[in-house]
Amino acid sequence: MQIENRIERQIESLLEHNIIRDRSYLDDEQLFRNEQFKVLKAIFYVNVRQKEIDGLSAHFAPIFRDDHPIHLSILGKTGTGKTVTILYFLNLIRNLCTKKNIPIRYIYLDLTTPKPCFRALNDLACFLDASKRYKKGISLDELMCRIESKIQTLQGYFILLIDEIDHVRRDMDSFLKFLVKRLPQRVNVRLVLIFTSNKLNWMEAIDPRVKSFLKINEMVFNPYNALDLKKILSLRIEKALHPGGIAEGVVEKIAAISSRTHGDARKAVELLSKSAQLAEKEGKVITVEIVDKALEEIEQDKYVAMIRASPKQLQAALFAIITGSKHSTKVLHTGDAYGRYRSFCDRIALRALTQRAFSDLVSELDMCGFVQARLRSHGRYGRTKEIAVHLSKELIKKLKQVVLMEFDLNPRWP
DNA sequence: TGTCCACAGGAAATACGGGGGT
DNA sequence: ACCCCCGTATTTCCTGTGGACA
Repeated sequence: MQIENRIERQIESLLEHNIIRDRSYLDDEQLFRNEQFKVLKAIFYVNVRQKEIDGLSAHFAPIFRDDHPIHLSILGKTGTGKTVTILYFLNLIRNLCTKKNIPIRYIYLDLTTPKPCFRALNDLACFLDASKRYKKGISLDELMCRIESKIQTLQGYFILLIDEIDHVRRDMDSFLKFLVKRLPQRVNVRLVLIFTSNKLNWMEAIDPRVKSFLKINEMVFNPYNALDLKKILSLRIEKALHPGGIAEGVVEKIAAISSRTHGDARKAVELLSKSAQLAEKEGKVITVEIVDKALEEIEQDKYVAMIRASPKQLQAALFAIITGSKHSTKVLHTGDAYGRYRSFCDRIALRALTQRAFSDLVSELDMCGFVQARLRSHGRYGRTKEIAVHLSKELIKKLKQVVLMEFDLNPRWP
């Protein structure tokens, strides 16, 4: 009875302090492309990315003069809106062309997750309706021929947007060779390739013979500044939150933090989202203090996510180190750490690696920022790494739980 | 000054596993 | 179905090293 009352009251208070109106506007993944375009339109309307849009217009203007634009390479860090801007723009162009009766078709080839040449071409073929999805059994050449003959049936302009081109593993050269050299020679459509990458120098790695063939225009998307981010965030807030759910100066703060550290719009929205969640849980409006807390929590989540995604061995190594350095409050030497690691491995029936391999694990943990390992000599008493953990108490606790869960253990171990 | 500790970390060998070719 | 090849993970082997101590 009491419990029921309490739950009821809690739900009421949550509803009363409801801050989020539509969560999907805080999470890009959940937004339909149509909605995304609407949001974007609003963003471009307030002159964010104006320069880039102008650049794109200039690049594609030849289409309307019955001319052939050269290829385009778009560079810029993650979260600078490369993909979304260009997609929006292509959509516009297509509508415009339809109005003017210019045949045009564009395809978005998403390589966000790395794949080999075969997969990438297979994806392309699928979009073109030229072939089924194969895992193997069909030669690259066959695949290329099918794509060619399909494209052969098209008229006018064919725009191929390849997102994150540098994610083509292994045989990027044959992939590019096909697109840049072979394809244009064998089809009638005017092919325009658009590459996206966050590596400024991705072109340096490609075969010079292909490269010399590749007439390309480069375009750089710079990270957003605080002003742009503020505009972007304001639009999201308008859609996603109830009015009055956010305190004075919070938008400015999020924009300032984000522009200073990365200029990534996605991360800025993420910070906003986390703040809103926290505020709702505490039944308050979003304040600058809550933003700070959200920032910290996002930071912690990164560590947790990273260790979750890591191999078991690394998890075990981390566990051995964080439990080891805790009660002695001091640094841990490699030998001791390795001993702890071994006994932990025994306990969880994991095959323990050699000390040599363990040492590499420690280096990896160091690089990821879980621990600090510095080489120190104790003279006669040997040379060893001193491993220290500089993570907050809560985070250590969280990480321990995560690792133990990964190993299916109950959270009790000395 | 030489010794020697307790490892670091490079190189090569080996094990493993999956995908492609036939 | 089978084999081969290649990339990656791990082991084995090895040489190198800063400085306290005698």
